[in-house]
Amino acid sequence: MRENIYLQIYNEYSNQIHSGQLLPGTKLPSESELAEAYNTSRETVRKALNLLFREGYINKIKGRGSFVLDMTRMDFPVTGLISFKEMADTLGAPSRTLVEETVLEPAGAALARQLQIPLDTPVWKVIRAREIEEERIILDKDFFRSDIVPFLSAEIAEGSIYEYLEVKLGLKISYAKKLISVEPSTEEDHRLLDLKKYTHIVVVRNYVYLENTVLFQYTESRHRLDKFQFVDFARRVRR
Amino acid sequence: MRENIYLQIYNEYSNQIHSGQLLPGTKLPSESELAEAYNTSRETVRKALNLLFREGYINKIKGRGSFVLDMTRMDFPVTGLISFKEMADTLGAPSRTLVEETVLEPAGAALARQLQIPLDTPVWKVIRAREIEEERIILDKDFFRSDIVPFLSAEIAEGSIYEYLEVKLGLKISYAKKLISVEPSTEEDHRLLDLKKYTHIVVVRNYVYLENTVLFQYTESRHRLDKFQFVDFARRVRR
DNA sequence: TAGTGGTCTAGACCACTCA
DNA sequence: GAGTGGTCTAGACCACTAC
Repeated sequence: MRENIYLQIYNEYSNQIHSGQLLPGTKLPSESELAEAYNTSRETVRKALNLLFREGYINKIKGRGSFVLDMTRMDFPVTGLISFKEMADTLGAPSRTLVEETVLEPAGAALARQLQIPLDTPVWKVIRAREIEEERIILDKDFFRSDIVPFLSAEIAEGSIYEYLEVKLGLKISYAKKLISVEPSTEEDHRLLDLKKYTHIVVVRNYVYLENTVLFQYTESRHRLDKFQFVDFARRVRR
Repeated sequence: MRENIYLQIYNEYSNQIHSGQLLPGTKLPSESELAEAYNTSRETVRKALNLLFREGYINKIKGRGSFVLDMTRMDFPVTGLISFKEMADTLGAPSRTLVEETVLEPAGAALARQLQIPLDTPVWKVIRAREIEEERIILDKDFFRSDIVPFLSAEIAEGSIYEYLEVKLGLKISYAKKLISVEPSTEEDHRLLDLKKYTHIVVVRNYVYLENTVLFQYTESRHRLDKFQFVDFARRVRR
């Protein structure tokens, strides 16, 4: 059960940076020194450092060295949607997930198009409202192809669906595409959320693909305007 | 003036995929075959393929090979904000950039905090409204540290500021962080944009850092709700 | 000039997929 | 068992930074 060397180096440094043991501006040992210290080759060290670089932990400057970046200024997560759990944790506020619906039903026209499947193909539908501080502010509508996810339940939906898919079902998720826009709120939004006066809602459409490039999940995450936040971190790409 | 081998391979394949010469599902030659074809080593080929993989051009599956992904389903750009120019191009609609202001002025309290500089430090401010189909729908407010960007003008602001910074001034941009949220629209928004009835506006805050980790630019891009769109593409990370 | 990261090589062994 | 991508090695030369 030996871990890859480069992942080991990556994990050690990311943890140290994350925990504050390595302060921003600190210069890391040179690649040659690290190779010697970890008793490995320089290319393997570079693999680890490039991961740290891409994820925003360090900066690499030719001729100078690698330096720890200030991630506290970045307020985590470095990239992606502020998840429901993180938002609740940050606020230190009481939070709940309310499973409204978990049913297997034939896909309608709109959904069939989103999931790129024939009309009326059976699809698992999971609808959950997210509540923070007694207010329902996010509506998550998940749809799964039933030929790939044969079974779901309210119990699974209350926990982590992803752990179920990856660990229990062994599905290999390869990539996902998010599409963010703002749209007029629907009657359903008003029924299931505490929308207050807001006439519009932030819609995050998420398309999840397996390793074999099959689109198996479509998720619509609908956020009340005032509680929405998204963070994106990008390294400059040369070309 | 020899281009890196791995970038050459990357460019050839990304162009072929982009232009449709290589159809989705096509299997690329194996890494060993590519190494021989390009008269290089396998590790160099892998560098090119991993770039293609990270950018969503191909899928790599252990034991099977590398396959072209369907990027048309992703509607470009694969990631990031739909830029003003792309939006205009997609719509095939007439568009304009209206430079409202280009001045050097001392930073107020809010801006000094955003740029992490002392109060009243001189800062270049550029305000531009973006018009598509006769409607002003985006307000871009750019702020640059004047010790790093000593001069700006309305002429530069009308063209590409980034080309000016990178080519003319030789600034090395390292990374940027975006923060997206929705906020009540201000009096300035209403004055400079055609906001219609909308009471809220999508705010994209962009923090741009140089290679030496100095934050030198802060941009606020304010989008009318109904015209905003953001796309995010993410590979699944193992850990 | 010494030290750094960026590119590249020519091998090697492994884990996985598929016929 | 043949072929594939994933990891790793022990070198090499180069471009850039700093002193």
